[in-house]
Amino acid sequence: MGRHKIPIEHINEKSKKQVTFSKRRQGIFSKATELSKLTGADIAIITFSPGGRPFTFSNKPVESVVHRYLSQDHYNIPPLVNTGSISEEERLVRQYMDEIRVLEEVKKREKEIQKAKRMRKEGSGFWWEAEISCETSLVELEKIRDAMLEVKSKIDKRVEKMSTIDDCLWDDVEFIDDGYNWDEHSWLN
Amino acid sequence: MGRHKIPIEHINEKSKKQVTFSKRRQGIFSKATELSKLTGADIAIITFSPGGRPFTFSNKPVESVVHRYLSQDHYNIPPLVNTGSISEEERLVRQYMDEIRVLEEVKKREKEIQKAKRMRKEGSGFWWEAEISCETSLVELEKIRDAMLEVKSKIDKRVEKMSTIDDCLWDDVEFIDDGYNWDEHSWLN
DNA sequence: GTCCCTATTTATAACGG
DNA sequence: TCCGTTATAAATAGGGA
Repeated sequence: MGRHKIPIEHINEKSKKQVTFSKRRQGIFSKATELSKLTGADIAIITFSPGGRPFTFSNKPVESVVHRYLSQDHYNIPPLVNTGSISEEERLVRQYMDEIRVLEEVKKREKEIQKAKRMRKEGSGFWWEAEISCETSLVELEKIRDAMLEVKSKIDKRVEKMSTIDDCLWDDVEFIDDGYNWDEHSWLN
Repeated sequence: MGRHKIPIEHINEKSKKQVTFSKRRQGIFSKATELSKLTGADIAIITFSPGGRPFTFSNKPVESVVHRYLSQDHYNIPPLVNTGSISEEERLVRQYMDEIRVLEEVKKREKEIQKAKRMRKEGSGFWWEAEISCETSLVELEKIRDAMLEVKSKIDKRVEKMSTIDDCLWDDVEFIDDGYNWDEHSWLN
């Protein structure tokens, strides 16, 4: 949409990429706003710019929407498109699981906060302050790299295997998702 | 954008609202896909339709992006001055931690898949769990595979870069005091 | 509820300051 | 780098099948 049509592929020019990210992020957030206002749907968007800066958008507190989702995701409930509406039974199961899940998330969060506080008190700093420009890091990185390759090959095998199974041949089934909320959060601006 | 302009306010007619949600959801997901491809940005969208059905979209496992966001919140990472940009070091640390999380997510996801499959085999799962586990697994695995390759190249680059740094010879500096113990980790198994 | 069509409205790529 | 402007590409509201 512009003076010229551009191919949807990675932009290499850094500044152009930055501009595109800004404009399109704004566009998506705007669309999310409209969706929420028009249909009353909840929507949360979390995105990280090419520079690693976080931006979020939600019509409710981001975490509330995220938790609602996390509680269900573990059960692999299908965000399927053409299924129509869910049964009352299914809805209740989801809701129940959601409540349990929220409690777990809260507990986990508390632990992490405690830990961060402890680390700070002991003068060990936050984890991200740890120096990584050292030989050890290099070694660790190589280990991770290797582990990752191993994982990759496993996944490759798995994907390959699954692709050959008849009742799993839905390669062209689109990854369906629905929903949006918004509320904007921008730490760095 | 249509035959007539419509005001951005709540639609009361149920079926019309449903149609609008569907169309616009698709539009936003499409935009998100483009954003990711064009700029390489990570983006996760979680939304709930007016009927309460969840739909998500992400260029990586949703949990991975969500976690990246939540983790920053947890650790109280300072909103980084108003310079508009974060230090290169910090950015790298964050990115690196994110990559680690992706691996964690992969493991978790793998377990879920295993579980779903087991349940299906035993016929003890709910129909939607069994049904989706097959389809979702393939799509998700492909996504993970792609994310993996991306992460690998990033780490490769970093390893390469670090190899050239002279002042990094602190063998026993612990990489990250975050409870991760690489030596004892067995990926995906 | 689902597609498809297309008149219109929006989003936005390339510029200019 | 950050705002406007403008020509064009895309998204989509209302309909029809």
